[in-house]
Amino acid sequence: MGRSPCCEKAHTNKGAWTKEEDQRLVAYIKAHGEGCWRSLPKAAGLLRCGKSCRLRWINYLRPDLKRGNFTQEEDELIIKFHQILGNKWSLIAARLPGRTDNEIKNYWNTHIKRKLIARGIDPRTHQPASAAAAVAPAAAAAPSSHLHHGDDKAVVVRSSCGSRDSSDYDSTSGSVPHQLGLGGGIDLNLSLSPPTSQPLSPAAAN
DNA sequence: AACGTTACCAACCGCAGAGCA
DNA sequence: TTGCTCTGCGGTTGGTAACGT
Repeated sequence: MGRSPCCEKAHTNKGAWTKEEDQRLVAYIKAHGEGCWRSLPKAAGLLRCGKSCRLRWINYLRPDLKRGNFTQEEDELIIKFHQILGNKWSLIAARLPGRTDNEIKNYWNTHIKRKLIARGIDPRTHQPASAAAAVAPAAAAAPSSHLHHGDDKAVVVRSSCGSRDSSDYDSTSGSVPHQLGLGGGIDLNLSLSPPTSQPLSPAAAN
């Protein structure tokens, strides 16, 4: 649509961040706080676009990040939240302190999906695979066209979320997927409240 | 030891929505 | 009200480490 690029690509670095860039970014944000990503790179003396800076900070440099293996409990929480929220990684991340949406998304795609499939559960619908196939034959029949080079080689499933619109799976129902017997004694507290609300006890998260 | 395959993570891209003039 | 800018989100890709043959 003729949208102008988010940054002057000719003058920005791409790819992996260097230590020095990290240091500059952290130092700048410590001094000035987050925000105004557009102008941050210039102000911080970075040859990066604002988006890249934001992503680096959020996914890697933020001091409150947990960084480490997901616990069994986190696993189960992610599954439950995904069951309710779908691919709303930011919402899921907001309920898992110290985890980022990107991290959760990656973890979902590389671990949890596989795990669910192994259990005979369709990771999109969270229904038993056979039932899911009946519910979404199109998705099931979709050619595994976009199998990514590494992930999910034999797993298919990438299909459904072609676009942003369809990513809220179950969009046909017009609402958040199912009432699931969530039980498990976990108060999911899924009302859309600011992420500052205590999602789960920190003790449990550790 | 060399090569091919798989798994994983970091980063990029494009779009949508919010905010503002 | 409209159009523009900026931010945030979700999907996708590239690079590489780990593993298997």
